Amino acid sequence: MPASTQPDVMDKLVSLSKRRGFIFQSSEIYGGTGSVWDYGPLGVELKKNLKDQWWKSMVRMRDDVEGLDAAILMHPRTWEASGHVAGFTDPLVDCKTCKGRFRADKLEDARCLQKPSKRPGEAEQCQLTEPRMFNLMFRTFMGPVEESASTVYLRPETAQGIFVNFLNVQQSTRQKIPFGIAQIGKAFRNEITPGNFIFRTREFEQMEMQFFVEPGTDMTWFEFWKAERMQWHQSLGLSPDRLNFHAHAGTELAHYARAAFDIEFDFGGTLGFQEIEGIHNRGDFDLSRHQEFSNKKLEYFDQPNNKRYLPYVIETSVGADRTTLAALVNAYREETVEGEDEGRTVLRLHPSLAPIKAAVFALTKKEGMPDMAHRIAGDLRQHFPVDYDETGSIGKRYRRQDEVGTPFCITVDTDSVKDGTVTVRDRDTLKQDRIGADAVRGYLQERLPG
RNA sequence: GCGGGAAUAGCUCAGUUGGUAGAGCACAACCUUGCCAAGGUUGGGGUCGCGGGUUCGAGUCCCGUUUCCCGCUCCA
Repeated sequence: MPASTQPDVMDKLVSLSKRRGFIFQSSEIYGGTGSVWDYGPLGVELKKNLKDQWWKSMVRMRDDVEGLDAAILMHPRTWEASGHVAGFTDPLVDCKTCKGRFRADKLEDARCLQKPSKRPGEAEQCQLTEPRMFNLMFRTFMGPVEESASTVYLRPETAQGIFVNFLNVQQSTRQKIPFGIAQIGKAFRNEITPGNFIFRTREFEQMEMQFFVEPGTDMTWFEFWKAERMQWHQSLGLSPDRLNFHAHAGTELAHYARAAFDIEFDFGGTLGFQEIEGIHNRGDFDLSRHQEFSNKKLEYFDQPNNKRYLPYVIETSVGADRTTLAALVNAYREETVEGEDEGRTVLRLHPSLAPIKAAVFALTKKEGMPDMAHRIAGDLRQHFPVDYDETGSIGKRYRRQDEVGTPFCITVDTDSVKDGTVTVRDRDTLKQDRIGADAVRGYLQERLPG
């Protein structure tokens, strides 16, 4: 998929994110920590809104999906069963001649030998370093003694917490197949090359749902979830022409996967289309491996038909950070307002994602306007995040809110104090409504989904 | 890890042959205005990424180091 021709807004988002408090570099005062980011006051609201929307549509609104919050630290055998201990460890060698890096176990077909020399005329010869092991899992020790017997890993994916709890959840909820288990949580990978702001980080958050089905019905469910997940992204305002399915061909398939599709989002600039969610048909790989490594039966008992089987799993796995970034990129606009000299920067975030739902302004600090505005803000704050501002010109305050994606601004003026009406201004249409102060809450609740 | 580039105010950046740090925007206070970034006055902010070295003197030159960006590699 070619990179899009849209201007790269990533740099502007990095700077806006810091200036307005969406995202900060981790441990910045110490020079920053590689590829780790902190969510500031507005960022934590945005990401939380995104996770809440996912949880609501995936767990609360479905009777066939149950929630779970498994621990980050798991029994080390988990990762032997999952294939991560073997598959996540690569012996790597570097070539001092061509500056390439290769997996030592695949040297026979190392592309290094086929590359033209950087200095024409010289004989091509690779000078390889000794192999070094590179494990993508973070390792630490359980308990005070740092010995290999106590090695544990920070989970490189959240899915295994669901698989090992499959029967616990099924039996405690009396769910019947097909049903799913969903969870949101942190995962950690020692990526060789992180980067692109919060797109690829070493600590990240996943929103995963594993759907357990009877073998033979798996491809039908696979198609169902593919469509469902694409629709979800669009329901949060991601533009359909920036979304795309990418099918994994045979050689691209992960060790566990029978079929795999990515949902990609067009981040623009040099990034272009990149994965924000994966939908995988994992078959019975995980459950059979855990059954083998744990010596515990993980079969599902189908009572009406009196048969036992290992279910197949359809996995949907969304990157919470990547999707937050997608929402920001998707929302970012620089616009010219009719009749104004200065343009505005506006985040056209879906109202359900906006960190601040409404801002309340006192037109001036005189004649009781701040008091009235404070009262309105105080009432609205009981229901959703609200900002109050009384400094600078009214236009400037609108711009401040536009920049962080606030859908509505409410202004109290001299007439408000007399007749109890206020102006409500819409971020997207710039349309203004004059309504009673008492009606503001209802007005906003009608227009703010979720 | 390798190669190349970069790091100065919250943001974007200037800073001459080495001579005690600047602009615009942003921010705070006040005046003025009063529904889309207006104007004025004043102010707060930087041990110039960090650590050494050369020098009478280093943002500037040298060495090391950290972080970021672009390639290579990897990306379950």
